[in-house]
Amino acid sequence: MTIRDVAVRAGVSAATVSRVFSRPESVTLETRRRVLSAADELRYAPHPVARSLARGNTGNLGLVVPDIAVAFCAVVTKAVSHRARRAGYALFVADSDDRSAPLAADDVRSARAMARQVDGMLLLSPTMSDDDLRALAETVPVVVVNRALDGLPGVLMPSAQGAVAAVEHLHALGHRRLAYLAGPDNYSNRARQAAFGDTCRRLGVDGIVLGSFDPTFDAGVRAADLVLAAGATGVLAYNDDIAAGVVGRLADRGAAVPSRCSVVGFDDTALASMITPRLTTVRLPMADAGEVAVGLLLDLLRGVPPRPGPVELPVELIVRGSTGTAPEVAA
Amino acid sequence: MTIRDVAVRAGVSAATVSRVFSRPESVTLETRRRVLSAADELRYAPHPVARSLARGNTGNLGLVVPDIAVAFCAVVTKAVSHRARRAGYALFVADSDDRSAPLAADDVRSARAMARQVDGMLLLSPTMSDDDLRALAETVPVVVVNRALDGLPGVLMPSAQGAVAAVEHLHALGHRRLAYLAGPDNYSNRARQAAFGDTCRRLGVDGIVLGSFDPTFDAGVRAADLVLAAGATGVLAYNDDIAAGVVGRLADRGAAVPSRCSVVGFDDTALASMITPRLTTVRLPMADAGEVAVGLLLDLLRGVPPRPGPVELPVELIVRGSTGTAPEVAA
DNA sequence: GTGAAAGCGCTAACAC
DNA sequence: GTGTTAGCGCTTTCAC
Repeated sequence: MTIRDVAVRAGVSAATVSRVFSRPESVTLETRRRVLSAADELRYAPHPVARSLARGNTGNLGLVVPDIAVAFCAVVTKAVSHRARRAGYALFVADSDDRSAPLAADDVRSARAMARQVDGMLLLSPTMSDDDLRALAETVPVVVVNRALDGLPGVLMPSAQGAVAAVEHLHALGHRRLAYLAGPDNYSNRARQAAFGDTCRRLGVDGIVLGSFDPTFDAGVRAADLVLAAGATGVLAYNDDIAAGVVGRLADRGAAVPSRCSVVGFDDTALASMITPRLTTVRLPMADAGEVAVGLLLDLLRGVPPRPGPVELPVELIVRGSTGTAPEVAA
Repeated sequence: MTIRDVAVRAGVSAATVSRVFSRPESVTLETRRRVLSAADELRYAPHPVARSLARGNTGNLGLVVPDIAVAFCAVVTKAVSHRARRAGYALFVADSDDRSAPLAADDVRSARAMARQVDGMLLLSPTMSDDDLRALAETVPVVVVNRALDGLPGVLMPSAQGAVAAVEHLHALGHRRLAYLAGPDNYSNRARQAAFGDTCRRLGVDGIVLGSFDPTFDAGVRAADLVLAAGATGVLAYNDDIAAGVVGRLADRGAAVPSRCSVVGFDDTALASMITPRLTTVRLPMADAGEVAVGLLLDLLRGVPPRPGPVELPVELIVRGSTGTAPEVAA
């Protein structure tokens, strides 16, 4: 079924059929009806690929995430998907698969390939180098999430503030020896780790850094023993998965949380409310970030001048059962 | 940068450039070199959209999932994404968003729109009606996951077997009154619920059905109280999230798991190993399912005659700490 | 308001 | 092996 079939059946030209599907108001009601019913009988719908070629835009958005199976990414993806759809865009998703480092080059290539099939791209904290990223941005409108790269519009969830709040919280509970469990070496981890160190220094508490660890539960299990060995009574983990692993392992070793050791996570993924005790954690507005990022991208596509800096979304420390007064104080 | 720019720069025709990028071996090494270096200098790469239109295929695959933020879906998505990429395909993902039922029609439409931009589609247990699904399959090669629809190739993880194993397990532990916590009314839930009922009858144990519940932790929390009220000592939940909610709530109420009540989940998502006690659950080979489904789709695209029935992947009961002997027996 | 014609960038016969 | 030609299905000036 092509546009021409519909045209002959409706007794009009192909151009008119095209208009009916693009700018219906530019066609008489009468002919519009004829065309529409012809299209209906023929079960015709415009071919998006042909349309893309002729129009020079695709109606698609692209999203690159480090690991779609990680809750954080999945939540952002969902939000992006919905916002995109509401705006009439379909979504390409590429899982860049952080872990298999050798594929990084492959990654850049696949991003580039995607670039030509979409009107704009969203990059979630990619492993890609700054230069590759900039090169990509020359090709196609780009918005970055969770990464600061000046010149590029982006949305940031200022982890540093969250880390500060977490350390202050633990300090207020009387903890004097804290451990930060570092995650993968990316933008977010650097921000969190730096803020952790600074705040410990400012408050005059011991702040040690352990890791880095994979951002997984199992890594947290391993980390727990190091925490105990290091004599820390308060822990800030790179993310909720690690924190949950710590909590689980401490419970297994009979080191009760929070009476013996307090644990704070990062992200506030669903997991944080699913374990016992429920996890005190820094809530990152992941869904908002996804939505806002799409909004920025849409603006970009509409030619709205991009705002100078990145959009910062507020983070918030959510206090739950995994943190309590330090053992020395309690005793 | 179009193919023509490269052609003039390399001093050849557009067709030759095209060949260099499509079937390089059909071009002299010498001209190939010239073309390639011209392309390089011009930073040319074939435009995928134009290529799609001319070739009649897109190099893209499409995936529709009910909720990408659900661990089960995310794992399948990841596997699909990787397998597709290895085969040189990019991936469209649509989150059909089960929960907002009013969007179902919208859903069909978006699936149809996607259909024309991909060479084939993977449908993960969609809410779509059988008829809509068949209509879609007329348009584009389709493989279904977790849904039996004869005529359509698909991959199934026979939940029923898992439910049988779970009930037998609980029965062997001495439980005589079991509850099944029903999930959303879909193919998987029907299979599990039916097998639960049948097996209870066969073994002569009481089998009651509670629900249906949303497939979430919070729903499980609510379900726990109903379980206790119903006097069941063994629970089989529609999925791990519900099961985890039950475990959490029972712990809060002082009804220890498994000494007071045993709980079995479904899926073996990461969560199952993250809670205390770790969850006995029916492992579904989600990643395999994704890979196999893509394999089937690729076969379909290559014209390999589809096998008659769906591919069945083995499920397995994983026994962990959340199940133990029934209280009556223990006492 | 509608049609004719040119073209989006590439591929695929078919000649040479 | 390479060039010529004719599209893929749609949009979009430009006339009328």
